[in-house]
Amino acid sequence: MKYTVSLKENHIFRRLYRKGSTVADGRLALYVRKNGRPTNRLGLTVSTKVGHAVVRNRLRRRLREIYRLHEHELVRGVDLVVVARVRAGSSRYQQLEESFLRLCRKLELVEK
RNA sequence: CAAGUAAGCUGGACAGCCGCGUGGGCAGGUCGAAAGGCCGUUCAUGAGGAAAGUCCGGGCUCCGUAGGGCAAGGAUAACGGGUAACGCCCGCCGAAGGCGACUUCAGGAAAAGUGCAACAGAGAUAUACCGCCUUGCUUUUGCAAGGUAAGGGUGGAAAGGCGGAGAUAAGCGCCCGCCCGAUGACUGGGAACUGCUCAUCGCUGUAAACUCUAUCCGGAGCAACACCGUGGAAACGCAUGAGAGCCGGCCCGGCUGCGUUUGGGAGGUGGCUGGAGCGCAGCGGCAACGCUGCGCCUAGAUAGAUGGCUGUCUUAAAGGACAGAACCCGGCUUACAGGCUCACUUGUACC
RNA sequence: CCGGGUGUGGCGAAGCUUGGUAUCGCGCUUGGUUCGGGUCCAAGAGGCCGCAGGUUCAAAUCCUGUCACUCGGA
Repeated sequence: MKYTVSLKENHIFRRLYRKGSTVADGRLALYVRKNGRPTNRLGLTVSTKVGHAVVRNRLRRRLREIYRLHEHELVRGVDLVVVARVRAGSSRYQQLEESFLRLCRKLELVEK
């Protein structure tokens, strides 16, 4: 992921939940805010409610892969947090990809 | 062939493209005074049988402690062995279950003491309600005193059980035969224990109630612990418009009181994986396991690396059951689609 | 990683220490009171005490395992 670093600090997550713009469907929720940097910052949230460790790890990897494959289509200079909901744990890869892209278009994150 | 019992193994394989963690190499690029960092490229390697629950036992680290003992609190509980150790494992004994292979068992002490046993029942660890018998009074009837545990009824449990004779006022292991149980002696066994033996005795249950006996245990945990450590804080020293530090090639200019020590929030580095390790062979042992020889090195992350797409094969099914290392080992418990191997038991048929 | 607590009718709680009969409040049903409703009065239904084993004559209670929820500390 060339233009992206991962988002780790908890206070940035909390700032995003409070001030960022939100869009969601049954599987995922996205929080976005401009960060004034040349690169993006990506945070993933998968809570224990979604499933066991195996389920959560697989979901995190899939979300990271979806972001990696579509990174070049997205705008730069934003903080982006993807929250997985309970139904995402039993969803297939293609369903997750479809949800992610639809939510990104709603937030006008897709450049081309 | 059918039904079953027990032990063990396995938990998809191969290939291509894109991508990730760790370690190594590189005549490469970039930053830097250097050490080195970052990028690139290439090679190797990269989750489990339970990694899970965190129920036991150890290593390791710190705290406490002269060494040790006692008390409190907790754990375990037939016997012998294995092990670094264990509450684990193996063997064996006993009890319960099963036609059997086999399975299950917190399986010490109730004759050291205390407690509890609802309801029912006369009576719950001692007792006389009905009944039986004797004596006295009264003389259709019955009343009082005493003896009796054979019969009745209650209960989970009622003073060993069944049968019999004598004896007795009526009765009773009071006596006899058989059986059951406890203790001691003897036999066999290394021991728990055992029995065609002998003697004595006949004792409710509960210790997953208190308790007693024997053995074991100091406490906390890798977010342990060690090191580096900006800001802020404290102490000491220096300085008070001169000097010092930072930005800058230098002047001008701008900013800041400065240095040392203590302390250890955020962050970083170590701890961090070669170990009671794995495989094969031989020997000892019924076994758990041990000894010897040879060979091998096999994750080490820190918001946490294994994912996406495609093809082929095995298959009933591979878009898969349960499930993700987090300091490391030995066990236990719990979850689990299926597949395979070996041994044994019972039944049926045939030779 | 370490250590606690809770689970009982539809809801909220007691009972567990010291084993034997599961109780209380709200709610629900029926009847009465009222012109009708509420209030009030009377009667009633509804529980394998989270699950599975064990100890015991007998378990919500004691013991073991397990599941879910929840709290605290480093």
